[in-house]
Amino acid sequence: MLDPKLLRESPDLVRAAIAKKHLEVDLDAVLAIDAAWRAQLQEVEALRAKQKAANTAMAALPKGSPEFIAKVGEMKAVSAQAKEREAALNEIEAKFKQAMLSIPNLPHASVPEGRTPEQNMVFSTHGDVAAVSSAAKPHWEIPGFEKLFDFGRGAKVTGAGFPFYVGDGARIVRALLQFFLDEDVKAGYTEVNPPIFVNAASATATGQLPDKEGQMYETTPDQLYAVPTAEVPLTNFFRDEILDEAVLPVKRCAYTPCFRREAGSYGKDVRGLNRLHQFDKVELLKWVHPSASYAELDLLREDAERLLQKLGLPYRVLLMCGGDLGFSQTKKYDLEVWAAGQQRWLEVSSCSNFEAFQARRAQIRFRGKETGKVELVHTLNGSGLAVPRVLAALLENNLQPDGRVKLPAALVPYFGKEFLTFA
RNA sequence: GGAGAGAUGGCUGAGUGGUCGAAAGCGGCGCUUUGCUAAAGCGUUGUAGGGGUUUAAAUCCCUACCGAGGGUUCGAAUCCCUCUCUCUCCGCCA
Repeated sequence: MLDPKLLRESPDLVRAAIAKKHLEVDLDAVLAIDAAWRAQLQEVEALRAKQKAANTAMAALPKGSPEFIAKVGEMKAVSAQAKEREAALNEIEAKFKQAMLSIPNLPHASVPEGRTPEQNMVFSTHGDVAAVSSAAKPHWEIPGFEKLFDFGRGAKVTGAGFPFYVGDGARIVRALLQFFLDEDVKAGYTEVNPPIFVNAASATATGQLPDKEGQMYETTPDQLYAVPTAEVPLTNFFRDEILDEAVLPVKRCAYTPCFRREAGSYGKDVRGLNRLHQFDKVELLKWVHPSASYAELDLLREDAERLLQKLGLPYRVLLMCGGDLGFSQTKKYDLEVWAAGQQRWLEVSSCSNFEAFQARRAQIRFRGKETGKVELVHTLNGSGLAVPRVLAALLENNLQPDGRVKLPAALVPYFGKEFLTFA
């Protein structure tokens, strides 16, 4: 959520930001609701002040005295009026809140202009795309693929997009996760193993609710949500808390399976490991001082990049343009790995700064050491990394003419052998 | 799953219908004393929203907040209802 004061005081700034994201929001309507809300609030508060004053006066009067009884009669009317006004206030307040939630976060000045994904800026490219393309084919066409990644039985047991990982398939997933977590811990992130179901309050704080509930799996009797990413439980860890400035930045990483309904997906995007309803991911999260959040974003991106470098996978970094930024992000880098068999880039990490947008909604604050004042933290997150697409690239890029997959040296200690085989 | 007890500020804990945003203690912060530390004394001490004032900070006024939401009442931390969570005992279980 945006700071209502910012909207009130600099509506043109907000207007320009919305234009940069190529979104449509009726700001004038929001401002009108805000003005009406404040007027109503003042009326209600005046009535309450009257009630309080009367209450103090009545406490000094003898209970049954004529003055007391007269006062009760008088205040009965005030009470009724206050109740009526409060109901009106609540109604307009709900409207205001909803209107505020419809306003996106403001893109950072360094975010390029643009409307479509094609207009994202290629920030950097690493590794040789041509060098890995020798025996490549889409990973789902590799002979024996179904033995290790059993989509058919997954579909029988659960549904499409829920594969079984078998033998070397299971082993490579475990190796990647362990590798990612170890590297992230080395980079200073504290490892966390969070709950993989969250309640509605948590899903609301990170913005999955109210409008993205269609993306989450929901449990029926208990109304819990299967996490779409570890970002949700991790961000909510400090919900409604005031941190000590000295602990910032807080850096944490967590592995969870991620559950996404992905309604409406189709075609080559969903072939093989490209898009699943359940997949494994390590998420990186930072809570930082507002003055440091952009420097921290670059460090976060570098932490994610290092993983791809150590795996020897060619990748590029995109700096997302205004139109391709998410609703709540101010700046975002996507890491895309080259999948030689499919001849396409696959997104494996998305590193974003949310500034205070999530923190305001989740009420995550810190007390300044010097000032003693309470301020909202800035939150950042990014994948470090998502397993299936990294795996897809690994299978396609490193496939040998003999049908085995040669693993990068960094992974060998985790996997226990040099080659993955489909036999 | 069954039975009982409870939830109050950074923490402990008092408060069972009115001047209570809330005693007291601890902690924190400031000052004084002291060679430093410690100790003692005095003072201070939450969050949010709105408004006035100000270039701004400071400050002032009002309102809300005693687990959450509803209700009763002129008036609720206090009474009633619903929910959530915690603790104790029993049962079950990896």
